[in-house]
Amino acid sequence: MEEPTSTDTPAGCSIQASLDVLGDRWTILILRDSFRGVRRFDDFRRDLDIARPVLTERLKRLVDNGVLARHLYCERPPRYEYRLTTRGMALSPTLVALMRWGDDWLSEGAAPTVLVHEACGHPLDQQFVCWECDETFTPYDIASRPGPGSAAAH
Amino acid sequence: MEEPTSTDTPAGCSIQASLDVLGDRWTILILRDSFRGVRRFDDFRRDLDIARPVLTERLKRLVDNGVLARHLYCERPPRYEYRLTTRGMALSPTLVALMRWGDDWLSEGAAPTVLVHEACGHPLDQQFVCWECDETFTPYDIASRPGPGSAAAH
DNA sequence: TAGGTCAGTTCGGATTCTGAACCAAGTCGG
DNA sequence: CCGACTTGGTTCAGAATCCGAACTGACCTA
Repeated sequence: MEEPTSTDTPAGCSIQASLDVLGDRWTILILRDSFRGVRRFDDFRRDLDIARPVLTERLKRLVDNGVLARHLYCERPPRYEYRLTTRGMALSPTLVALMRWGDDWLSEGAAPTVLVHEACGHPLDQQFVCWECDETFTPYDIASRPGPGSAAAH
Repeated sequence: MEEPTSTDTPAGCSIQASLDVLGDRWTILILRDSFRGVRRFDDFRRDLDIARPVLTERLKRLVDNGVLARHLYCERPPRYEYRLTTRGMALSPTLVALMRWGDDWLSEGAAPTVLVHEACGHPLDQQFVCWECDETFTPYDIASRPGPGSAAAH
């Protein structure tokens, strides 16, 4: 509790930065669809039942931020599809965590979708890992401390 | 509309359910603060620089959804503080994932905060784990399939 | 008594979302 | 060639939100 009250720990700045990109509910739902393989404007629109201008704006933002990339998939009438980039794929743990929380704490009954380890087909788990101790652990065993990029510059 | 058009995997229903609770950027920032130990109305307000009515509404929603709980911490002028419940604590992996993505892909330079394994002080990692194979793996090794709660009931 | 803290509520204006209509470029059937 | 259809948008007005500023109200402290 002895934290330096208002040292303005930028502890969440990375979260804030992430939210500047992901920000709102539609964006996250678009990404969910992306992970499910949806790539085209109209497929997003139909699946999400999202207003066109909003979809346009969100896709543009995701492309601008390098989360999705616009690929030409048809020459003659130029048509583009939106695919996850490496940066976008890196959001997988976030989406998985969100989905699992919904499964565990909000769903009435069983989970609608199960994620499995592709190699063996068994359900996967998501864990915190310490490579030093070589063990997994829970949220209760986490501590935080200012990193190299903190406001130590002061 | 006639939804059964596509495969109609409700894969994201859990994500959607989660978003119904977390929904917008303020809610997530409030939770970030909660994990950092912030509990009181005015502390949230000052730290986030959020409009009061919005904070009121968001806190109420989080309490209604059992993510935060309202605890009386002062009798005489009745004052409440907002604490994470077990359900709220369970959001830790989501917040951590979001923070790490920001660290890894958005931050210029080093991460402002490092999460460590409390027991040993070494940085932690977040991984997908298969307890059958007893190994950790990446997003590329994930597959999904309809779970017991899928639309099979229809 | 005056001033301060904490946790709100009320209110009007500024954003943002939304659906409906329109546009453009190309394809297909006849 | 004509008209209908598809895909991926844009424009626009009205509705729903969000927000900051000001106010309230219960209490404490000097």
